[in-house]
Amino acid sequence: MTGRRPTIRPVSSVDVAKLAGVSQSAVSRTFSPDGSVSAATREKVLAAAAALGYRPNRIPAIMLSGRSHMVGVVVGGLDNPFYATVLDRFAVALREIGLQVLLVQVADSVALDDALDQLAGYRVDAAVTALAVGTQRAADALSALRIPIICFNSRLTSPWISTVQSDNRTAGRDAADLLADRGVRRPAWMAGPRANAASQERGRGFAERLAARGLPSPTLLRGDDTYQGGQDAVRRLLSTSPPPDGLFCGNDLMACGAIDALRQAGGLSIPRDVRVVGYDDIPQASWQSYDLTSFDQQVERMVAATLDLLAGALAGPPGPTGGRTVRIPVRLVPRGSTRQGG
Amino acid sequence: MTGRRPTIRPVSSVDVAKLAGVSQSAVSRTFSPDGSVSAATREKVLAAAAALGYRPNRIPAIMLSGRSHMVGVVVGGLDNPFYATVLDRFAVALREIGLQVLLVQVADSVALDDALDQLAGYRVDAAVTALAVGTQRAADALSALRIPIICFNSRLTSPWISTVQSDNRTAGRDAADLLADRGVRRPAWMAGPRANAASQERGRGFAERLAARGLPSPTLLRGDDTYQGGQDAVRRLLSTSPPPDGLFCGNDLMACGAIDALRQAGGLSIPRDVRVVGYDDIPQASWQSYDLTSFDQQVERMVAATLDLLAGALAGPPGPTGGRTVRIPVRLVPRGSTRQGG
DNA sequence: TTGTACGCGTTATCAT
DNA sequence: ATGATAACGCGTACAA
Repeated sequence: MTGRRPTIRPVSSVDVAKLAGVSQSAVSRTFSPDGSVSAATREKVLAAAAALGYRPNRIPAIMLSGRSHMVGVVVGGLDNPFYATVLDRFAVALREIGLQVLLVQVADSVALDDALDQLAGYRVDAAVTALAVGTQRAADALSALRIPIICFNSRLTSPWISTVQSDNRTAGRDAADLLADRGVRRPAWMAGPRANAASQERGRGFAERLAARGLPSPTLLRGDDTYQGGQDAVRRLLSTSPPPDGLFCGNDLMACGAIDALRQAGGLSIPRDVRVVGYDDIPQASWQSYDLTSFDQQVERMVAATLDLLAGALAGPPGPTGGRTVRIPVRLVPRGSTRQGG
Repeated sequence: MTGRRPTIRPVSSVDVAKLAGVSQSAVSRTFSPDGSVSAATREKVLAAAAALGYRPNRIPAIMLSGRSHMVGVVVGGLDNPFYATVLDRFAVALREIGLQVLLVQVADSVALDDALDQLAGYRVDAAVTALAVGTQRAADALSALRIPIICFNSRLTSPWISTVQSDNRTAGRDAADLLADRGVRRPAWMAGPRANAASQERGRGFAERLAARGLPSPTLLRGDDTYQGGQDAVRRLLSTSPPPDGLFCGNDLMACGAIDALRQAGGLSIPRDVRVVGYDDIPQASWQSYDLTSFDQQVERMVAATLDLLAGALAGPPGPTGGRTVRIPVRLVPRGSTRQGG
């Protein structure tokens, strides 16, 4: 015999069949969307199932169909409210189309391989990643799963990987225009980590539009996408240089840290002395103490686009269907931190 | 024949065995932690597996062992950074002990039943819930899964449910002591939704200690656990009554909203005019604009306790092992919002 | 409409 | 140490 627990066993369709006096197939058909059973049989089966507390087991169906209806969702750093929101929306949207979320939190890239092995073992049909940091190594590891991968705001590429991203470059340009319109003369740019491709694009769009407007290249502040990093970067800058009069930050967390440091360490007023623009439009951006102008990435639309790609990849036969990129426009959300004549 | 995809098929152990010229059992043993194979055989198997890109499939093992090594994690509202952090820690901790996270986001209680049916179908070994709101209905639905459930900071009970919670009542008392020590005369309490049992406990502890210290009953403000709710509640209060000089909030989100409203709508200063205490110690509590005194629930310890309960329940034979409650002490984190002589 | 039989990919047992 | 085999619970083709 196999070494299974001889004690209790979950109720199976065989048990129900026995009690209902029908075949196991009849039970299966009763619980299948398009199974044809007579009303009488269905009645008996449902009664027996209820009596035993039977719950259809979806595991065997995975073996038969080769589809688990599970999607691996790989996240890193839910400390950022933006990613928490993204995960929230994904969980809802995926379940609505009958897909389960197998969550993988990846702190460091060492953990990634392990985590992906486990995903592979559970035969997830596809994977979605919202990794803030996208290295080639991560792309390779993900592609090795040989399942469709959708990257969220991260520029990994491979035949298996498609990408959905906000229009980072255009947003950077819009930020430059906004600050220029407000009369900014000494712009600064607070970048995220070098590996954050989205952040890089934002900075590039910002710099090129500033140049087009005849403004100097922005002072570079290096942050790490966290509140503390934003604060530290500003303090470092203030200790050696005069403050900028306009600051674009790679994300809202850093922007909030920057604002607090500008006020406290620099004794500066927002927006009178410094105009600040962030990115992500996290809930805290609208909190009155920050009242931060930001870019809404329109998560709902990004999630919808991701599901489209996912559905497309899962509809056809297995095989690499990646390489596509969908770019979603961002929406500028003007607030007090760039108010005219503050 | 069964109606499976006749096109491509994931590589199975049989394929590897064929290529390696060994039996399928040898392949299985090679990939099993305690399978005994000769070095020569292992070599051949690993080579063949690498050549074919074989990944062991864990699905059949679920059928044989009756254990999926998946845990359903039920969350509601990742908008609250506290719950985002909790989920983050769970994902890491569960994977460390070899358990997968099947994530279920439950917005309304209608969705709960559907979601739980799906969890049941995937035969999760156990479930963890961090539902902010715990109704008897939710408890019943969860218990119907007939698997061990651990409730996080929510007072659901049943033979299948055990609970891990922070010491809400004591924290409420400590908040009262702190405010009393600061000379507060007109205390107020901002509660969460009525269904939030944890919040109720905090308020009860607060009120009873205030009474013991000879202070009046706190003015009740009704919030909804969100920033906006906190703000609205304060605005409503200020429009009809003089402001309190000490405010304890059911969570930090409401406290941040309250602080902004006190400052902006009331023109009040924190802590000079009003001392404020929150709960959860979310990252935003330490942001300089709020500098909010709060209670750290020690998530790491709560998660550890949850995993202990989980491991205990999964170690023995299946059966109801619930009914236990673990209470974790909280840690007061004093900050500027209750500073002496602000 | 209903029942029988088979197979999904793996692990555990048994015999070699 | 290794190979053959049964079994897990379900969906489906086929026969009735």
